[in-house]
Order: sequence, then structure tokens, then C-alpha cells
Amino acid sequence: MSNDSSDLSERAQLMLRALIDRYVRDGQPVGSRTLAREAGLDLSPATIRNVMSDLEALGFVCSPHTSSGRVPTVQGYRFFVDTLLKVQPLDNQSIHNMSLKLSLDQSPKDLVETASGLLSGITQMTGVVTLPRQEHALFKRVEFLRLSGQQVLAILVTGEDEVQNRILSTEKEHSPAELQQASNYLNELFAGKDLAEVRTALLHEMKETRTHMNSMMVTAMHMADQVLEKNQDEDYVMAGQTNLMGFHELCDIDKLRKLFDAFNTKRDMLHLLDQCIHSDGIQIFIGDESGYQMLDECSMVTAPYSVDGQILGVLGVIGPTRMAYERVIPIVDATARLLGAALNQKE
Amino acid sequence: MSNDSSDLSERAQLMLRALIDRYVRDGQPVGSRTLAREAGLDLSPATIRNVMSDLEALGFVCSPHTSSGRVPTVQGYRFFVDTLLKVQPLDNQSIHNMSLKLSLDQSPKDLVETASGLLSGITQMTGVVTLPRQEHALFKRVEFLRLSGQQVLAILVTGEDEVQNRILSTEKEHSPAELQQASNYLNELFAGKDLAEVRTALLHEMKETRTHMNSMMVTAMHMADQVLEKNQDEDYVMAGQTNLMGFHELCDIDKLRKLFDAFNTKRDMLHLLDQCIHSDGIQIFIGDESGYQMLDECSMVTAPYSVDGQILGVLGVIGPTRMAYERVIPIVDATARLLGAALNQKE
DNA sequence: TGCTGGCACTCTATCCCGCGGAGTGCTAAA
DNA sequence: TTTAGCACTCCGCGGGATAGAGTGCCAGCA
Repeated sequence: MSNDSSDLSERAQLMLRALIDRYVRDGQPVGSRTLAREAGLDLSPATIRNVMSDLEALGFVCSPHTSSGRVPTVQGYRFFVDTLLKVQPLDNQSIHNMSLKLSLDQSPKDLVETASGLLSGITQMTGVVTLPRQEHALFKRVEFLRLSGQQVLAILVTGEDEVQNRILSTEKEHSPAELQQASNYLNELFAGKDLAEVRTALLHEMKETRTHMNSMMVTAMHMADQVLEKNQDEDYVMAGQTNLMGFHELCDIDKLRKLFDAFNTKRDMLHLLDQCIHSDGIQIFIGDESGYQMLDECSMVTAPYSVDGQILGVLGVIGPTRMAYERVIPIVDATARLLGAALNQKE
Repeated sequence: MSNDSSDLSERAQLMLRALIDRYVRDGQPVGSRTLAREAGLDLSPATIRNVMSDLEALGFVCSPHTSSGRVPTVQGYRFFVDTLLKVQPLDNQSIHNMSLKLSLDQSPKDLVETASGLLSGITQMTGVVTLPRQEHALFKRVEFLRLSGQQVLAILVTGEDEVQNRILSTEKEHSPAELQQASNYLNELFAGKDLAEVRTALLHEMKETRTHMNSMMVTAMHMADQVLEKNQDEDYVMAGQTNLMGFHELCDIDKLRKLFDAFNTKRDMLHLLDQCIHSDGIQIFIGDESGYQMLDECSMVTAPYSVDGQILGVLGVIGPTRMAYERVIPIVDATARLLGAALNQKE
């Protein structure tokens, strides 16, 4: 038996919808009588019960115990989200407010913080935003400063004046003049290219044309290589973690602790967010779909954000499985667009 | 009636001590019978009860309800900590282990993270460490790079190769040569001095000797001033927040939320930590002594850490009021010393 | 054939009751 | 001054009893 919508009468779909709607609102199992009032259809509770029986057989709802109302299952939510839900775009007023807030910030880091604050503030759940990937930022220039001994401080300026420091250890001591030469060389060669491009060019040069390079050039190349090397410090910013403490379904202190531990450890979260970066739109994990048990009673709605078609990161909202998806989805969607736009303006 | 120890017989003190000891261990109100067994004195429960009655009158213990054992009050803990407690220093093995962990790190930031991890790891509570104040770090050198337009990137190298970036907006565009001149000037003038010194010298120069300065020098001074201006970004690092979720007395999700919100907001915590930085040793806030209600059922044990007699910051442990103070205090103390030593080595 | 009202049944949540256990305070005796 | 004894208090727990919500099923009706 397949679970596609052809199995489900128009009426049953309407009911599932009404049930989820109601359940999301007040968190109680919903019974046939309530649903009869709510659904809009003019049907008796008895009829509703029959339909509910079907929905239960299909695995879309279940009852916590005999003689309690029904509760949507993960599959129920999934079906709802996939085929029942029509998201309407966010109203202009809200979008305007959000873009106002984002327009105040200067650095990407600030923007990311604000975006995550917006997500958590509006949804009253937890917002998460990954830091934008740097690999497609533009190489603007690099400078080298001699510190003590063989330590060299490399300063990489990218995009619109984003600055990164890195301390390199070189094989021998270089004079300030040598360092100046090296940076001049690199700046001429790479200015305006994007970092990924620079990196491949670098590797190519270092392998192929070793012959016609003088020692200064080799040094420069080596240092540039070190600078660009570990450029994938993936990280994210969260806001409103404590909002999750307000939900009854998460009152279990043990669950909560697992969740917060996961937020702090970052590893698992990063892995999860990584999966979302490649899906080209809204991605939703409902309950245990994520495969991580700390998110068992949670859902996550994510969207990648991008500048010039280049996906730079992911943002999303984490909340209880019982969340108002039709409200959260447009918010996540809008935030992703606005963050992309804001990053674009600064660049 | 004064609460000093003369009011309290040797025996009563011994009992308070035993009671706190026992209560800290298992969290249950302790009755006269238990105490009779535990206290070592060879007394009957009835005698114990009489003494307990005195202790209750003095406000050192109370019973949650008639006919339950006694529980220490905040004042009880306070008296215990102030006059009953003899802390013995941490054993060498533990100290050695801790200093090993701290010796692996390079940057002050890493050290602070490790220290806070140690505090939370060993005590199974929450560790907090403020970032070291920079004002007494040594000025090593400063460099200026022209970005676009009037934006100038200032790079300040302090102490042992700690690097700070700052983007300045200048009144007019400066050529690379001008910027070079400015940095040379400043480096010659200030190299090796500590930042506070530099700052006062700067202010002095800018006011007094305006006459004999050429425009380059004025520019240099102005930029240096901007660089040093907002150098007090106070912040702290915490670890093991989720450890607090394990304590029964904090199972109230609302209390927990207030606490975590305070941790994230940082403002109140910073204010509290600031009070500790000036006390010249271990500082202990028990229960509501802190004046912040989010810490009502918590205590905080702090110690300042310093290098060369200069206090650079504070570190501490936050846990339930019912904590093993005699265990926590030496740990906090040792960590402060070790962190100071570690910072000293890198500097 | 599909919808509906009725009915018996089930399960939860809540209150109340009674009881044992732990611990106290008081008193009188050693 | 300490102790034993005793009455009293309060918590925590298990056991009904009850009300309420909701289900499943069946028979009747359009």
C-alpha cells in the first residue's frame, strides 16, 4: 500500500490538516468532537472517528492511549508539510522590518548574529546561522609582518575589507624587504580573484612551473599556501536556545540537556547543517528524521543563503516537532533571502 | 545578639559542620539521629536536637517543615565558609595534571577556554573565566594598511605576538608612505611600553606639545588614539553550563531558564564578575548574596588571576548553593594561579 | 452505501483517605 | 547537663472512587 495522496480522500486530507492545526495550537490530543467543530465540514463526531481510524491505519496519526484524542505522527507532519501545506509569502511589513534590522550591520559576522537573532525572536524558537563560507570571497590583498624569530603575521584582506590574521612559521627568517616583495608579488598576481581560484592557481603554479621561479617567488607561494590552507573554520551562531525551555514537550530535563550539549559541541550540528547546504531550498527535518536522537522531539527548518548564486551558508530554526510550519517556513525563507541581499550590499 | 563564633560552642560548630557536610553529600534534610551517628560526638539524638534548636534560633539552619530534618541557610553556609572551613591545598597530582593541560595552549584565548573547561570538568559545575585585560599588555608595534577610501586597517601587536585588528576611518586619504611614516613614528616612541602607559602618554602629548608636532605626527597620534580607544571589550568564556541541569535543586525549568538567559546576556554576569576582580583573593557569593535573583539557588566561587602582580581577570565556578565548598575553593584558587603562570610564560 | 445517534467500554487525572516513617519538641528523670 | 520516653506533626505513598474525555462498534436511517 502506498501512502501517496491518492489513498487519501479530499475529506481526510482536510481533517488531517485541521487536526495538525489544532494540535499545533494547544498541544493536546484532539478528539473527534473537537475536530467536528473545528474542521468546517458539517459532520458528526462518529464520522470523524471513522476517518481518523483510516488516518491511523496509514500512520499519519496515533493516539497516546486508548480513548484519548489523536496526535499527528512524524509521517503525518511529513505528509502535511509536503503536500497539504501551501505557504504564503511573508507580508511586506515584516519583511521590511527585518531588512531594516539587517541594514544596520557592517560586518558579515554582525549580519549573521542579527539574522539568528531575528529567527529566534520572531519564531520564539532557536535560530541558527552558519558563518558564510569564505572560499568565494575575493582576494584583495595580503600583507606579511615579521614578528619574532621565524614567525610571520599574515594579513589577508578579502571582499569588502574583511580582514583575517594568521601567524605562519617559516623555515628561515625573512627580512621586512623580502616579505614586502613577497606580498607585492602575490597581490599583483591574485588581486581580484576569488579565493578558491587563487588556491587552485597556487597549487598549479607550485607544481608546474617550479623551474622559472626565483626563491622569493617560492617563498611567497609557500606563505600564501599556508594562509589559505585551513580556511574552512566552519562555525555557526545560535540565538534563543533558552526559548526551547518553554515547551512542554521538552520539559524533560534530560532531553534538554542532550540538546544543549549538542548545541555546544557543534560537531553534530555542523554535520546536520552541512546536509542542508546542498539542497537548493527549504529543507525540513521532522522529529527523528534528522537521525540525531538529541533532536528526537524537535524539528529543524533550514534554507541556504547565497550571494550571486553562490551558496555561502545555511540558516534555520530549531523548535519542537509541534511547530507552526506554515509560519516558520516563510520566515526562514525570507531571512535567507534578506541575509543574502545584505551580504551582497556590503560586498 | 551578634552572630560571631563566641555565641557558638565548640560543639555547636562541630555539628553545623557535620550537618553541612552531610547535607552537601546527599541533599536531604538531616535529622538528629543521622547527625548523632555522623558527628563523631557521642551524644544522643535528644541532645543534638537541643543544639539544633539553638542553631535554628541563630539562623544557621532551618527545617523545610515541622518534623523534617534541618537544612543549612545562606547564613549557615556563610558562617561555615568564613570561620569553620579550613581549605587544604590541592594535591600535587591534580595540580600537575591541570598545568599540563594549560601548557598545551598558545594564545591567551585558548588558555582561557582551557581554564574554564578545567573548572567545569573537575567540579562538574559551570566554569567561567573572563578574558585577560589588555591594558597592561606590552605595546610591541602597530602597522597601518590602507583599505578603500579613508578606511585604514590598524594592526596592533602586543605582548608575545597577540594581534588585534581595527578598522579606522580617517579624515583624509593617506598614502601608503604616510601610513608607513606614522607607524614608524609610533613604534619608535612606544615600543615596549604597556598599553595603559602608551595611552596616557598619548593623551599627554596630544594636549601639551601640539606646537612642535608636524602633521604626520598628529595623524599618527590620532590613529593610535583610535586604536587604543575601545580596548575594554570585556567578555568571558563559560564551560559546562549544562552541568547545572543535573542538580535537583535546579530542576525548576523556569529558574534554569533565567540562569541560562543571564549567561547569554552577559551584562549582569559581567557586572558581578567585575565586583570580584578587586577583592584580592577568593570571593564567594552564596545564594542570594549576589543580589541577582537568577543566582538565588546558586553560589559562585571566584578568584582573580594575575601576571606579575597585575590582575588581569577573574575566574570562577557557578553551582548550586549546596556545593562542596572545601573542594571547590582550592580548585578555583589553583586554577587562578596556574592560569596566571601560563599567561606569564607566553608573554 | 455512507452518515449518524446511541451505548458500552477504556483510560487518565484527580481527589481523598489512611497509614507508616521520620523527625521534632517537651517533660521528667538520672 | 544529658538522656529516655512520649505525643504530635507532617510528608510520601498506595489504594479506591469518581468524573471526564474519547473511542469502537452496532444498528438504524436516507
